[in-house]
Amino acid sequence: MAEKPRYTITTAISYPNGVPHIGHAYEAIATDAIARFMRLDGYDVFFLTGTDEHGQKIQQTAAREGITARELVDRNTPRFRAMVERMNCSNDDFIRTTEDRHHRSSQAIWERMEKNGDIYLDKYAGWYSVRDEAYYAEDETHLNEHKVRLATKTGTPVEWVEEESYFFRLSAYQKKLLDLYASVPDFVLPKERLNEVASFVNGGLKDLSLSRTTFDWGIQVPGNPKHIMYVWVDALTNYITAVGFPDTDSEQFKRYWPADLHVIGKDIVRFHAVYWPAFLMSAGVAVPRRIFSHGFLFNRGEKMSKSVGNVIDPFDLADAYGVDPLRYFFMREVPFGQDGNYSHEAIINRINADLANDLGNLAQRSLTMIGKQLGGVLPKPGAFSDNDKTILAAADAMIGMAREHMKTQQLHQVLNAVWAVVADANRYFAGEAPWALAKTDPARQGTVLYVTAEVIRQVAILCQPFMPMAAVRLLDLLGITQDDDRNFAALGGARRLVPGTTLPAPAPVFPRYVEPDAAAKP
RNA sequence: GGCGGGGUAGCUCAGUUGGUUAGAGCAGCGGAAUCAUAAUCCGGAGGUCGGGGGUUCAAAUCCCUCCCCCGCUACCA
Repeated sequence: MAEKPRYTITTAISYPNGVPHIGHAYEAIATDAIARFMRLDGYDVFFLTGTDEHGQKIQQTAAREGITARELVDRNTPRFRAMVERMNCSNDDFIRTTEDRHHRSSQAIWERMEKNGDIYLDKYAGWYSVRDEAYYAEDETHLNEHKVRLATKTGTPVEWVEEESYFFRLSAYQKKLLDLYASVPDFVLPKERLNEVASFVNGGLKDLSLSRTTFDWGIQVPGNPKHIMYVWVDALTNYITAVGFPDTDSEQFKRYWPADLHVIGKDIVRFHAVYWPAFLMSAGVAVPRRIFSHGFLFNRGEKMSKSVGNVIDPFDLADAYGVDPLRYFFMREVPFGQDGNYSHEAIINRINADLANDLGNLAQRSLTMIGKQLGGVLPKPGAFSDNDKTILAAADAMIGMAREHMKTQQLHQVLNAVWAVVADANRYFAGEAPWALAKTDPARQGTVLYVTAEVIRQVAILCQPFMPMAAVRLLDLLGITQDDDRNFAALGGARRLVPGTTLPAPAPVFPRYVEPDAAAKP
């Protein structure tokens, strides 16, 4: 048997100077759905997530709370880890940038870049915004009414900083980056994002300040411990740390690098699509194959913010709706790559319409009929009618469409394609009216029920990446219990339900959402 | 300011080599059915396709112009 192809996928690492919010959960869920999809489709997947624990903001937050930076991240990071688990993510590793392996790795990539002649020591003076982690030119700032100098673009306070700093020769990578974008047209998706990046690079690149001396919560520059690495060197390097860097000869590194996909938020595209490949090129390490930038989620059209008071805790959402329905909602409702909206109404609408009514009820009504009228034994179908063949063909075609959409991470389209078949199946079921056939043509009834169950089987298999728990329960109800029968190789008509199988007693898999009471709704 | 994307049914959106009565899902309305999680199925309804002008036998689709929203980016006093 040929070795499985590998697939390496990552989320951005979260900055744990606070608690996880819905955006973190969304990214983790989407990435997990892709990871699970690829696993089911026969790939050896390495799925990485984690936390980015260094930097001045962490240090300042800790100081404000009267604890050390170390204490702060040790307190907050477990919450992020728990969130990933609560969302039922199947990550293979959870990296923390404070780990020894990462310090070694970051220092190693630094040394490689330095060896390549891309790092030099110079002096930096300018207005620095801690919150933005960025320097601004004088004319990019202004004084507000309180005589406080702010960055004009972001409105964040800036301070005059004059320090010795290492610089990275980013300017030397303009052409190489443009060549990369030209030769790998899907390097950044959605496409618009790549265009933005390319136009930015096209406009010229300045060398990048790569170290700081004004605080110490970070990774020391090799040979000059006064300097702490620029947080983005540290943060981005996590992706290779986790696959064994700097041990580039290790089996793990050779197998899992370069990454196939970095899933990130649209706010950090530049770091991933410009700085990261430049660092890697400098260090002589292969660049990732794709960056996918997802959008932001808005609560009733409003950006989440503490002052508006609409910050949503992902744990609360999971408690309120269940993890699987929540995952389904975000993956189905929001075109992946675009911004999305969510609200209590929208969530229950999806849960009830798509899950409870369309799929759940179809499964329940057909399986109940098999249970009650056929003694729980999957019937042996007769010759297939044209209607049977049509719906089976639609079910068989799902995996092809799903793969096609997955090539560009169009997760919502995968679900769209599946639910189109669910709708077809409901029409089929109503049209064939097996409850009436019970009296007039039991053999034909058996065929209709068999066909329906077969369609549900394929739907359930394809639902696994999105709703791992519920999909498996549905497969259990269909007597599909072997892992081998649950992966995508069992789709497309390659395998069918085995007539004569005794099924367990059916039970609703997707309950209708009913309002508990007028209590606080997310 | 520049570049790019977008403004289509109550909501979310599809729809450009220009061509018969502009589509889908959800919501809403009417009907059917009663196997099922009061679920399902069928049907009507619902739109000046951002405004204006132009090209054309014919424009949501092409051109001009204006308005509004979003993203990236540059900059001025």
